[in-house]
Amino acid sequence: MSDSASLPDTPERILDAAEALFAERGVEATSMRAITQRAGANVAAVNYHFGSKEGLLQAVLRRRLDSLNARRIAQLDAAEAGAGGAARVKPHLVVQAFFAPAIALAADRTGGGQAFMRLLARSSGNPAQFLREFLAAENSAVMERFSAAFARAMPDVPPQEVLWRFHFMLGAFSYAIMGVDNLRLLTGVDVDGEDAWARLPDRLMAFLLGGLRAPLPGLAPPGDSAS
Amino acid sequence: MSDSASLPDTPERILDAAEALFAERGVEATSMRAITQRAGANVAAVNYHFGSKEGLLQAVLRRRLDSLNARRIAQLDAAEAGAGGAARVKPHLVVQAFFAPAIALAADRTGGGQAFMRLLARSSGNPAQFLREFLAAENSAVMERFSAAFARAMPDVPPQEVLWRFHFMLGAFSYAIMGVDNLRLLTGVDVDGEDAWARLPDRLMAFLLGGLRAPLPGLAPPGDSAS
DNA sequence: GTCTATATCATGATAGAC
DNA sequence: GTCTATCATGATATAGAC
Repeated sequence: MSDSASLPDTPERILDAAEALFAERGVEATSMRAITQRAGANVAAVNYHFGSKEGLLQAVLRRRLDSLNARRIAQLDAAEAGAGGAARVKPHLVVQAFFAPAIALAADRTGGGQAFMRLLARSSGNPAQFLREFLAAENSAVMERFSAAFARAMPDVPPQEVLWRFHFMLGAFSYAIMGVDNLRLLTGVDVDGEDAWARLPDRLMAFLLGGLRAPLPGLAPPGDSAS
Repeated sequence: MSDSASLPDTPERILDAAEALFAERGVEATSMRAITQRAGANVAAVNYHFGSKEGLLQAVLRRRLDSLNARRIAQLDAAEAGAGGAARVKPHLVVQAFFAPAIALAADRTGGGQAFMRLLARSSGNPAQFLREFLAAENSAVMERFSAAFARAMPDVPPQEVLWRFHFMLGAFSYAIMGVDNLRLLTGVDVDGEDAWARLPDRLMAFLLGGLRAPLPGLAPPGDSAS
């Protein structure tokens, strides 16, 4: 829409810079000076456009989170339509609908998608109240929708158990995103190289499905009575 | 060892206060003034006993992490002795050796174990270099030992794959620890009540084992043909 | 909308008396 | 070892010129 240069306008440049720095150094360790300097803008611009640092963080998150969640819902819609009824969707497809769009976003190394997903993953553990409330509100629709979908897809597993496993899956996913660098540091071993991101989706999906469909605790190991 | 009162001495009181506040508010959001006030000590006491805020955080982590890791190693030793050779330990026991001591610590609501585990889980994602280096050094022995144990326990799965699954398990575990409050907030549903911590070990272990032993990606589901 | 300059405040750390 | 008082720094946020 701009007629002069190929540069994004100031608010967007600030969002890009903040996204990158928040992901790299953490929110609290990133000063507004560092953000505006990287964005080629002035310190006052943040407050003018976003009100405050908190407002900026919310804007950074909202920019991609809304469309991400929309993609998840759309994929779940498609799965339910294809299965002919919400009650007949296989667990595999529910997992896929929720995590595949996020993994795809995290695999985008150059466009900022990866930075965003790392920031989002870390933000989910951030104890700041305003962030917890923001994320809870932002995600409530998707969480309710998928909680119900998982429960329907696994009628033989108690709903509470399904909810917990959904939560465990979220944790494994978060670590996976931060993990490509992390894993080398933790174990000292260099796990794959450039291929890591290419192989991650299959690896992760296999793990998540294995955990989701594990035998219930306190039952005989390989009965598989829960279909 | 003290003859006067039943109160712990100043360094320990500071460690207790820092542990609780770091876990509750996050490290960056916790000021040394808040810590010393809660500990009933003076602001200068932190620098006197621990050198700096970074030094304090490391001391808080080290206080419990060393013994936790020692318990993990001891339990793995016992499992290998009981199985008659390191190569014959079942995956189930390796998972148990690593995670059971940590879950037990996290279930300790009153003694500070839970606060410590939450802090540790969040610290594993903290991008600060000094923290990453500290944790890498502190955990290197356990990580190498268990990485090898997992690889030996699952000879049919490529070692890299096992490492990734170990990493995924760490993620699920971390979320599980922060999760009892988190889950209610994310889903709006109140999942169990006081029983949550009592049921967590079985729930989590079932999930972890399911993920660890999931069929390899890109192969026929239950073939197990990979040697 | 964008900038310079500045206000206001909280932080981590230290000096030095006791 | 413990305290008071203070320093130097860096933070967010704003006022007001352009």
